Amino acid sequence: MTGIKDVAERAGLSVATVSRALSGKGNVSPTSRERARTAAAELGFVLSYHASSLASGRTHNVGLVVPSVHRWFFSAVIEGASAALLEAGYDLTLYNIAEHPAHRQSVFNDFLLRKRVDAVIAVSLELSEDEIQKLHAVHRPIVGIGGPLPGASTIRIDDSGIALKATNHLLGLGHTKIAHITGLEAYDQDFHLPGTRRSGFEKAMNDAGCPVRPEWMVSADFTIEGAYAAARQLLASAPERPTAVFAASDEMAIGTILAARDFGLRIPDDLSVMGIDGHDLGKVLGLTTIDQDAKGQGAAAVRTLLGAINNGLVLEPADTEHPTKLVVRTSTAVPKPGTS
Amino acid sequence: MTGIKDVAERAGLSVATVSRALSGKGNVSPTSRERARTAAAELGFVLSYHASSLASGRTHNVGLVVPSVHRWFFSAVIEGASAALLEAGYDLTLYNIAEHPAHRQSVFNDFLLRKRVDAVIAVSLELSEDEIQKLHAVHRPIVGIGGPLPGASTIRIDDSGIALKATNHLLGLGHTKIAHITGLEAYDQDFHLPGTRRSGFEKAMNDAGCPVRPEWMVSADFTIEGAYAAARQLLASAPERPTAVFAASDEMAIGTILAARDFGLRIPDDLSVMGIDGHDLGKVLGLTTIDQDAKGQGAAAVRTLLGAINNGLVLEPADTEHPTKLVVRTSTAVPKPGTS
DNA sequence: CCCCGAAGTGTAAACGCTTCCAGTCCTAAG
DNA sequence: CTTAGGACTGGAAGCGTTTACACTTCGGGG
Repeated sequence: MTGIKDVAERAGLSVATVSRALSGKGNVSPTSRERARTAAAELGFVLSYHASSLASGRTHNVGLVVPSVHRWFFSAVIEGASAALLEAGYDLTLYNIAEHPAHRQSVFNDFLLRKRVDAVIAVSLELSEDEIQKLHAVHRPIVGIGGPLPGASTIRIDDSGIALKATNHLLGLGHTKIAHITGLEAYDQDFHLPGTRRSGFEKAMNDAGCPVRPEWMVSADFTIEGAYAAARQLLASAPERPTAVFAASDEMAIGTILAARDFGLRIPDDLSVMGIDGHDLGKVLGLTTIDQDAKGQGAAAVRTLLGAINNGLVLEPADTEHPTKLVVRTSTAVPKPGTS
Repeated sequence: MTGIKDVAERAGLSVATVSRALSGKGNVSPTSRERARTAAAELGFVLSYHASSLASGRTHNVGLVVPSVHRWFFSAVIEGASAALLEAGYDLTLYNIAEHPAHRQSVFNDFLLRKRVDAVIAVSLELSEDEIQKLHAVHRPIVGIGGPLPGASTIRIDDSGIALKATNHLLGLGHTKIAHITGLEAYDQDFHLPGTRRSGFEKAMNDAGCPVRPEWMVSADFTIEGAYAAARQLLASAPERPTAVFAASDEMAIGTILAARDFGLRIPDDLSVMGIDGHDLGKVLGLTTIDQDAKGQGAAAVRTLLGAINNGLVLEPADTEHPTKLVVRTSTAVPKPGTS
């Protein structure tokens, strides 16, 4: 394998100068830089990142920990982060800890501690004291997406606020009988996002003087399938049917739409449905939603991290609120008079 | 940071012995092994993988290149591979080359050549001669999933065969007016899977003496959204409507179902629909499909690769056919008499 | 009782870079 | 005409492991 030595030889320079020329750090004359570059190109030389990392302490690699790769939000975050990292010449190491609790353990006990990553992005993960401690111990910047992460920086959306906004959208259309599909607390490793969104819903309802009926508050696991089942129950068993459903995620809203169709309910005539996310499928289904730009959140996390890396790996804990946008489509409308 | 030296000191052993003890290679007395282990544990010592990689040439890291993270098949492969790798103590570096052609370039020109990975999994990627050359040049085993990869091992399903099987399922129910939603050739980087499935469809139709009508052959980009649009066209514009649709993927079948509902078509009464994949959503929608166990394919690729890594990084090119299974649900049925 | 091989251990040389340090050259200020 | 200081360069010391090699010890066959 051709190493930096070969390049140096071919370029008639010292190894040190070639290293400086190629990395762009330090002073190198334009001539030398050019010579080093062409020599490297001619030899097809590519830096060995292990050697480089060992010597410099920088890995050019970021770890991304997600609870699942199937749910839309996580895919979108991965997509956004991946593109931003690629652009910056960084690798992305993916840790999907969905499968087994043991996987989560080994990720935090071994994988992340091996100094293979310069920084860590944790998505929708409620980390334990111990886990945070360990991450901080390796002295790597961490940013959390989608939830609080004590001692770390976070990119988040105003969960309570958008739930409020979403509910108000329905209330504003004239709905008063609104059901809410919330997430399962346990699903996301005790992550309390579902609760936050639910409280926004409740606040909006209370402010509007509308009762929150317990039988119209069901939970699902954030998937289409889960919400489909939950919505069927909701639509079938309630003595009275809501005129609108606000789901805590687009996927759950989609599940609701599918369930509604099973009951022969027309959307939005018989039932208004809205979600939160900005799921691609929303366009097709005409789903009213609050777009949270998940891809952008992934990219933002990367930017934050890269900044910290260039700043000596220190990252001031900060809370950044990512903008969201109400997207009104055809799944919500004024309730039809006479609808039970 | 505590290094192997500290462990050696604490255990009263030499660095070499500690290394051997911890890695499990070479002869170490049980006593020494135990002492090394406890010392390491007490110090919270974790190997520096960069140093380790540099010295040994093994990175304990596998690169996974995918054309997208959103489509179900890729997510599932990632999930399967990720779990298998985690289990084996390997990291997974994800390269999503969807965003931009330049990303693809840099992945193949830089990222994969930096000796950061022991092996590469390429999913549904038609690699160019040049790209394959480069990969082989770094002397890393490669396995392709979902398509041919000259000179590399592949895990694949019998695309033509399952398309045949799927079509025969519909024919067996009595359908003769069958439409096919195929993939766009260009979408998957010139990957010719769509064509293979289409030819299976055509063969089955021809064998059964049923005409393949060009107007009932539409293409989409393998997404729900894309197929939804395509299916709307298919169902709207045809002078005569097919009684069954065979989509080249579950996502496209789902798009078809959504479109059919827009037209007030009952499934399967007015239209039978089937796909290929084993998408999670299929259960909810009652979608008849051919399950191709994408997760299993990801895991199988990892097994193959790990075997090669332990075999001195040599991997005999081989073609492994992954088993598939016809799953009959409620989206396909005998055509109603009198259906146009 | 000797010799040989296997088992266990330590020393030290890589692995392929980065970067500190010291040195040379040149420019521009004093 | 000095000389301080900046620009540029090369030598060499790491970075934290693995592993080839050499060595000791020990048990058993001849």
